[in-house]
Amino acid sequence: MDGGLEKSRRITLNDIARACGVSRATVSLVLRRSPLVHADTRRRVEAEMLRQGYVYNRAAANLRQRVSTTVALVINDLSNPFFAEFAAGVDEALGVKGYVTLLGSSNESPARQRQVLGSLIEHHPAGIILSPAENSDVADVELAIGRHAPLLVFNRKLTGTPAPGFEYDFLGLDNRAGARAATKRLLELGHRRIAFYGGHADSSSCRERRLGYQDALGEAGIPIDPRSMIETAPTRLEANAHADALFAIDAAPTAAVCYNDAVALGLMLGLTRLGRHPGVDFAVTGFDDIPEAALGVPPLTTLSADPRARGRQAAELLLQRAAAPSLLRRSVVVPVLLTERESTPHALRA
Amino acid sequence: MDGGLEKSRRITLNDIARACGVSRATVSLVLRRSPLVHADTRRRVEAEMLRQGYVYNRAAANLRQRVSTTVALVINDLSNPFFAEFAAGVDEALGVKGYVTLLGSSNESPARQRQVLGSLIEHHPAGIILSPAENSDVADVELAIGRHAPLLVFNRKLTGTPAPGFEYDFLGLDNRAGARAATKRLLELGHRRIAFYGGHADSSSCRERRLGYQDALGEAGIPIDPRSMIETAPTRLEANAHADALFAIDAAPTAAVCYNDAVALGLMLGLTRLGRHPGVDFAVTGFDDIPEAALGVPPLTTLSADPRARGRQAAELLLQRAAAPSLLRRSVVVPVLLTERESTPHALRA
DNA sequence: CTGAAAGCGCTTACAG
DNA sequence: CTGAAAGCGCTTACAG
Repeated sequence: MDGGLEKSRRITLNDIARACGVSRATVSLVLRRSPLVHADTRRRVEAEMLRQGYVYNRAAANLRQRVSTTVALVINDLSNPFFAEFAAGVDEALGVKGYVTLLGSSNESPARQRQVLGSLIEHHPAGIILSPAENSDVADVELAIGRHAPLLVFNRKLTGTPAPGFEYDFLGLDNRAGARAATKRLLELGHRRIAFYGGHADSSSCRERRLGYQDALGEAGIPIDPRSMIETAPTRLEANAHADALFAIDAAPTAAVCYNDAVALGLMLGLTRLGRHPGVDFAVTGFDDIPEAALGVPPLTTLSADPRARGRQAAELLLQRAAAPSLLRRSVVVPVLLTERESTPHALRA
Repeated sequence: MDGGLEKSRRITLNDIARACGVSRATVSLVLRRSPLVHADTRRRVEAEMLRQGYVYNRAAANLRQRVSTTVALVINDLSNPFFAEFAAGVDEALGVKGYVTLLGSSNESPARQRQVLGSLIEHHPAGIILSPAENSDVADVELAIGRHAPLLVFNRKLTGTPAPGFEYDFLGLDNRAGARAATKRLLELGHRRIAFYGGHADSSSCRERRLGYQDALGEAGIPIDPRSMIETAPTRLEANAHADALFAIDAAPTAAVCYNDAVALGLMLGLTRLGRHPGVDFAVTGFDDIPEAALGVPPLTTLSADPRARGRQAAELLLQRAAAPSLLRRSVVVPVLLTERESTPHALRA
């Protein structure tokens, strides 16, 4: 008794063909819904497949056809809801098109990312969607995946210069415009001392968001104090821990544009700990609009990127590329929308 | 110019063999690190593989060897951090053992789950890890996957009775003991009117948690008022919306054991909206210990299940099963730990 | 409308 | 230590 697992013998096309007294080719045609097969034969074959519990072996078919029905998806941080939603969107859109997602998670480690890519590429996916670990070098990625499958990079640029001929598509958020919009709104609300809080300054998204922040301040004629840009790891925990850095500045800020929602939520806790009242005497904005943003205390003003939709978009871009490898590579930058909630009060009289 | 994608011709073992003047078999032995191959030959072959950018085709190898190096992972709700962490843990442990994760997400839809399972099974995974959508029927699952791959079900039982011979392993949390521990603790803190809040009463995990809650009340000699068990969808939003149901009861409760953290966080918001102060004049407990639990306002007393560790555990259980299909099926129930935080104050004098 | 044969990229006995 | 041959489960011309 093997507990219901028929490890020993798998049912193949041959078994069905033999049982029906037809050739393998005929069974194959039935599977592929070819109109060439006589209706009676088709019915007999289909009944037999059901009876024997036949399961199509797509790997074998793909090998013969020299095609692939898988796409590799490598995610830097599944525990961040932004990326988890993105992954769900990718999987959803791929499923609709008959593709299966090969998942890999790098946990923000470039070494693990290399390893994961190397392992996934051996399954010869039709393409790769990579949400890169921080500081992923383009040469590293090329070494891991070669040039066999089209690559779509999400969210963060790869560092370094690609070797000639190594190309990839990019899907990202309009970080600069988003941060600029948030900062402008704070200015409209009367804030004049506004900090940029959190994120690693050397990550491409943080750099871009800082630029947007500076754009808005510049346009308002407010000089930029480099000390008002505070670096933290982009996590709730770190953002919480470093909140006091905001008040080490001579004239303390009344508002902070945060690198992302995780940082903003962490900062709000830190502010509360320090006796401040975010949403009352201090304004905070985030980035991403993760589900918790709307439900925080106070609800967080943030920039919506709809990660699930971005996932679907990434899947579609990649499949388009796989179908037309010679077309020019694209860099798609998605606008983000300012969603105002209670975390951004008017500036108070000092 | 094809943009660096060599869609046309893939490098195979044959190309390497020809270039080195050896047979395919020899190259294959080099790949598999056989000591039979002369060191010089090995070096020549390895150099040639690097030069031509050879990528091993694991699907072809698996086909020939009649083995599988993939595992299917089907998740009901990736946007819930509990399941996202679980998925990350599964992927991590599988990666270590050289397996690749085939991802599928059902978004809590049994229909989509059927479809996803049907598609994944065609890739002949070595096994399937299923975190089922609510109300997944065991017969449905069997229909989709047959009996070809071992199945590990996580977190929720399947509904219905399995057909004779259809068996699966189960990994779940000790829901009953967990809810009992939380309720007991509230009793120790002096609470006497305690509600059970949230969740769908017909889900196995909710049923079990309600039983644990009733166990504790029963042991304390407190009669159970069925109206003190309030049903909501297990989401933050719904939990928030129905908070007032707690105060429709004659003698309003001073504490609520919540179905899970999402519900508890939602309820705390709802309480605040109603002018209550969770953590001060009302006690709330959760279940899961998602990252937000510790960072909520107030931080949430909850039951820790360490979903990432559960993911690793699920992967290991499944691979054990795949190696020993005939062993008796197992049902592993993991204890959960009460983690006390500020959301559970002593009962106040009414 | 159906069948015999070749082949996808690999591995595995079996010779030598 | 290396090669020729067969075969994993499928599909695809090509006959008939």
